[in-house]
Amino acid sequence: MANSNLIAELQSRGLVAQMSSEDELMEHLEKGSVTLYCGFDPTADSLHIGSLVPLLTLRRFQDYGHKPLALVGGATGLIGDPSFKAQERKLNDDSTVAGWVDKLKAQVSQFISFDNGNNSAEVVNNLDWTRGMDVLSFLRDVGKHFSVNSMIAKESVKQRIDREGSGISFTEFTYMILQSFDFQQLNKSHGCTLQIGGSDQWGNITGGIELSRRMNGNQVFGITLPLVTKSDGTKFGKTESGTIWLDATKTSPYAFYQFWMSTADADVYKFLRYFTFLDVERIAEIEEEDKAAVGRPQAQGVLAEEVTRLVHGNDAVEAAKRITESLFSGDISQLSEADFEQLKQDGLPATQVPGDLSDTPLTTLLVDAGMANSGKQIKDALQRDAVIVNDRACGMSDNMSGNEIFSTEAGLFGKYFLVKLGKKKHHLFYL
RNA sequence: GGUGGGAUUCCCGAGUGGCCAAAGGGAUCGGAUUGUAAAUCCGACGCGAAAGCUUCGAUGGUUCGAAUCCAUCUCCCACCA
Repeated sequence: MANSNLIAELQSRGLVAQMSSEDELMEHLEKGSVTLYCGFDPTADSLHIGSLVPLLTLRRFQDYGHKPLALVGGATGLIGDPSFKAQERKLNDDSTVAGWVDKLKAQVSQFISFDNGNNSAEVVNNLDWTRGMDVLSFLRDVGKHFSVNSMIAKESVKQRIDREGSGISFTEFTYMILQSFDFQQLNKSHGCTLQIGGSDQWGNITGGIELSRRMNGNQVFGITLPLVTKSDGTKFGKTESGTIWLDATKTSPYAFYQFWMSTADADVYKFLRYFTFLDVERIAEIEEEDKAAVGRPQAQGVLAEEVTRLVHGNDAVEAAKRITESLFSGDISQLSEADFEQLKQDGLPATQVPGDLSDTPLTTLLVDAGMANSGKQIKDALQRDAVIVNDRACGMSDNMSGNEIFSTEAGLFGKYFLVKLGKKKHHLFYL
């Protein structure tokens, strides 16, 4: 069951950034099922793909027989983690955070199994053990174990302390103590001996290791996962249309699938190792095949399919693939009336054409539908023949002729208009 | 409590009376090239199809004219206590 191959596997996937007491940890993992935890703070009403790596790693541990605890930060979410953040964050009020906690619990639960014998997962909330604690006990029992000198020295808050024009409040500075306390508590109540987290969490994790040793007399461990970076240096997980969320109502499965489809070649094999459960050998094979082949690699398709399946399930993958195929195959005349209906169902963004367009320029219409942020962008596209309605390029001269373009006669099957803006943005209009 | 510094368009950051819708960089979007990739080049990037309209923490004021000067306020930061 439990064995050290897990660490070997994680390492071969590039998933280990740092480990505490490496040899002892290996030994510890070999002895049997270990209880480990990873925390997720409610900073929004959904997790985004940044949390995917730790989430999937919990699952990897569970697959090797260990028991994962997903900690939702009902308490820490009220404080805000300052680690490597350039600025103090504004506090969210507690009813908001409480609402987010519930959503995160549900999301987190998709990835780990709660019906797995004695290594079934559990979801815990750190508000449960911090809520009732009074200030004096906190300061005397917990705070006493922390040296401000060493806290200030942590890399994670360094820029906040050193950098001109920034600062850190006592509230955020205390975050480290709260998270350390979580680890110590879970060690005591659940026998939890390992914490995993992003590499930005190293300082907070080591704090917890210290505290568990001092308060519980137990040796516990930490592993951090690499920060996901892109080869071009831009931030992973964000596009102009915003963050890629795990919640299907915030980022549609189709958009989610597309996000992974446009992964750069330079990143895609790394991402396959991070974000999928495919064997490293299989991933290496894919890479070899792509290298040998001419043209577009298959890796992005595999990645998109695997990750979308993990997050949104099989049906969503099928739907996303259907849409992708019809839109990017280049031949929309192949689509049947039922296909259009299906596209709508599958989550291709769709808008009903308003009754009279004589006063509505295309710019306004497309901006209202959410295809661009301003009319200027549409104007730019129109001038470059980059707005395609049912395979017909529209120019600036068509701007005011919405009524003709979106007429019953012009529509496919009398009512559908597939509008393409640029190479990648598609939107379905219907009468 | 004291002293000093700051708040500029998505982000960073110039601008200290007219030439400012506001330099530069980043991000983003569109085009060419391509493979729904990267790199490169071109274009856009407050709102508006346009005429035009609205901005530089807030409110008032000085001025023919203010992001720039004055007053008050709000928030932030540093140092000292």
